[in-house]
Amino acid sequence: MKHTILVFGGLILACLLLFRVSEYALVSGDLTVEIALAVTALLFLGIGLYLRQPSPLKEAPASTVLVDEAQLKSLGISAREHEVLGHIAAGLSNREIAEVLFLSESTVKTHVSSLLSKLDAKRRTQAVERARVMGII
Amino acid sequence: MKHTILVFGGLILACLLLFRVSEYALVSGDLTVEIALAVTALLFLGIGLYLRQPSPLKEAPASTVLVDEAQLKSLGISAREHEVLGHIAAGLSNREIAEVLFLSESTVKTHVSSLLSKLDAKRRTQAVERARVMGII
DNA sequence: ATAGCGGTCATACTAAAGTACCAAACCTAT
DNA sequence: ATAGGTTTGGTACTTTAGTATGACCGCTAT
Repeated sequence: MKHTILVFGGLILACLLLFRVSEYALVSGDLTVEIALAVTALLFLGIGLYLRQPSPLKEAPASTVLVDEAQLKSLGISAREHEVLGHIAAGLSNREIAEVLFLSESTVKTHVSSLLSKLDAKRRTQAVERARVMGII
Repeated sequence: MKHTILVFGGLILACLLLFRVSEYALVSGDLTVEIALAVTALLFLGIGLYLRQPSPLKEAPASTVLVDEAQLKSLGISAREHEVLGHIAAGLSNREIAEVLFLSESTVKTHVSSLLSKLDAKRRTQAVERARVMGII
């Protein structure tokens, strides 16, 4: 949010400056059009570069959260299963997950098996990879 | 590589076009300096935006590769082990890794065991998580 | 209220992963 | 050429993961 405001504020300022300078250049006549164009080109090239920079930091998390909910529903993954999936990705064993979630290892195995079939994976490592690709981690 | 060439080629072309147009505009006199400046601004703004777009695809791997090498050496992880690590992260079983790399399952197990101790992990899932945090994937 | 779903747990089994220990072939640098 | 690390492979074993099946409880929508 703050970044967007900064960027557009900067753009507006840059435009104003640009036309002021061009006016001055024409009146005084000590600046050729080529130089003005070159400066403009460099200026806006820099602005474009700066604009792009943080955009991945903004789009990535947003898309992740969105894909999260949508994908989970479309795959029929329950909240509990998603919780287990997170612990699998963290590298915990079934027994450790059971201890963390106050469950029996049997229950964890049930959830894991269910997850594997829903994610169309044969191993927990594959499930983690698929989930990561889908953005549900 | 190809992308870099395209980008710089495009930049050079844009510069040439820019000066040609400015020449023509001055000679014919039917274009105001402001319009030329505006066009230039837009053009290079677009170029800047385009330039930045694939840069995360180029910088991110670059930084990853840097951390890669450093971390791998400090942990004593060999090239072959790193290769196996990648396949583990992709969700392959030991047997599948063996088939892909034309090895016996025994050898893969040896590499995996070595990886686990070097990454201070108890399970392959944990090894993947640690490797991911360290940026060696 | 009853059928269905999510969550829990158990048993019994097979498959995969991981450990320990050993050993040979191959580079590479001294 | 010889020491050391890497890569490869084996056997034998324990542990963990995963499957299959059945069962019970609680909630909820029809």
